[in-house]
Amino acid sequence: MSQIFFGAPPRPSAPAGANVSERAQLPPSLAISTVIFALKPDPLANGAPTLWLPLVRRIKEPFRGQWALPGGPLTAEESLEDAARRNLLETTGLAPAYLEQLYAFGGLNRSSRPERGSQRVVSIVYWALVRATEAQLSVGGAGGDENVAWHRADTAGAGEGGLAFDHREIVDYALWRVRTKIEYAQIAYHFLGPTFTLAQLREVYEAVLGRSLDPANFRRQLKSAPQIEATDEFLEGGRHRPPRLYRYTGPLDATPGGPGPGSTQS
Amino acid sequence: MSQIFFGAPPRPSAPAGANVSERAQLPPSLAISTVIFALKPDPLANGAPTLWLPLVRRIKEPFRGQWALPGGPLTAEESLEDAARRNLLETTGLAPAYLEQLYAFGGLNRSSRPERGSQRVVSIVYWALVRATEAQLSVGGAGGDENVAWHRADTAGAGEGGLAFDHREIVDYALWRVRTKIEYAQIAYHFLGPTFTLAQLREVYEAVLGRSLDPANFRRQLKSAPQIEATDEFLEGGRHRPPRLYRYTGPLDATPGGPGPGSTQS
DNA sequence: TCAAAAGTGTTGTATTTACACCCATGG
DNA sequence: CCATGGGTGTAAATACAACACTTTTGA
Repeated sequence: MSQIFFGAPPRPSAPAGANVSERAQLPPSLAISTVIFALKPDPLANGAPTLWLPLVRRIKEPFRGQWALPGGPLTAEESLEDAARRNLLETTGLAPAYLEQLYAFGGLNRSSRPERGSQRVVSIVYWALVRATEAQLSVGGAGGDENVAWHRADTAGAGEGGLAFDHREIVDYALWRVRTKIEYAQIAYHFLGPTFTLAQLREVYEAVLGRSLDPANFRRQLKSAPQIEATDEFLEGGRHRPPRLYRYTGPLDATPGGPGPGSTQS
Repeated sequence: MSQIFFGAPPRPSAPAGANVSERAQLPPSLAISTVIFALKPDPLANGAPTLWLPLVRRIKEPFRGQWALPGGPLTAEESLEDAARRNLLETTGLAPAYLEQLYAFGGLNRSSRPERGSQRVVSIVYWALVRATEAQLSVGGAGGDENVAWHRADTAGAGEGGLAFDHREIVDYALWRVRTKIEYAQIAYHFLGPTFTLAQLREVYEAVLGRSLDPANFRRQLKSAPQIEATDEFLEGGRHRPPRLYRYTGPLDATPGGPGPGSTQS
């Protein structure tokens, strides 16, 4: 993959030494949140796929009525990643194939409308990738919850006073992370099924990176990667010449159980 | 900088669903720790510079007598980064120019000798870079504390039953992070003073990367970077032709106040 | 037979790497 | 004047980007 400069990463404004309210002296509590990305066709953008994520509507103050990342407290008997998985399943019904820690957010003014007596919260945020097919089943489909819905990752909460807390900054940072990581790690396959055409794979890269790629050069780069294996099958039913289906055989760069970007081979 | 494959990053064994003791149901508490790197000449290795870090000896169980990363609890009125800075100053006397979040460690068995009734701890770990000159003054010098000492980053705790808790894994991950990050971000200058010779800068890269670099090509790469500015001064006192001193003028990739790898331009 | 996407070939340019070579200084 | 590190030149190898071109299918 080529080196692409995406500009400076979004930097939370990080009000480090900001005004300190007379908040309770309770120790900060811990919560887990997750940014879950899926690639879905955008009806407002010609049907081209873009990044979407599920959000939950807050039913309590602060930020009542606004959209927030799925999350919840960390219980005593589960690891951070387990907590992320459990909470994800409870709030959205999703079980992502890829899940990795993003960052720990612990600024003093994360709630920007600090209530008196409210406890300060440190959020350890994970990010996840799911396939569009899984995404359809769990949220917003039949039996879907009104308070859980998919939003476009880049514009979520735009016309509604923004997302709750500092969640807009968190999503921006997660977006920056997928975009840079897809360039050097094997994460694109988590958006796709076990077999796929090269055009589908290219669509994933184009959607995440936000620019078009040369089909010819893209094909060559993948053919030089030994982890891409051609199958004997072709995708029928298209309007034109049926493209060959491929399979990814390398390490699925799967779910880093700990720190580190999974495998890093190109 | 060239692309170098450092092998798979060190993966904490991440005992996710490991045996669960009848520990207290208290919510997990939060602590901050820091991995502080400095480049110091290693007497055992020909005087070649290597990465060192300060550790503190534990005076309480568990792991009494063993070496651990400097750290402490997070208080209610400070951000995560402020807590790291404060704790660093208190335990080692260091005020690093570069400080960035590394990872949040929250496995269930981090203390591998779980005491009954001991509370589970989630550690948010930062990593920092300091100059060798600062490093000398604060720890192990005159008036130095016996229970704070510098160790080689790669072998610390080797003959002494290892480091406390999961700190060996944490240090390995931090090492992996410096090594990969020095390839694309402007962090090498934090090991050096305001002016330096190209040979000194090359020594930094060689020490961190663990391999030798071609002086000619190294020079060219830096000259093509507009952020390296030649001064009128030369380093006198050497045994041979005095080398020119240079200055780094670009953004010091300084202390990311929030997530993101600081600036990413090459 | 035509449109459109699949798939191949070719070429110019930038980057990386290896290494030969000259320059300047202290001893 | 010579050993040593500072500093320059050059050419091969590799990787990247642009784009012309052929192939294969459905309609």
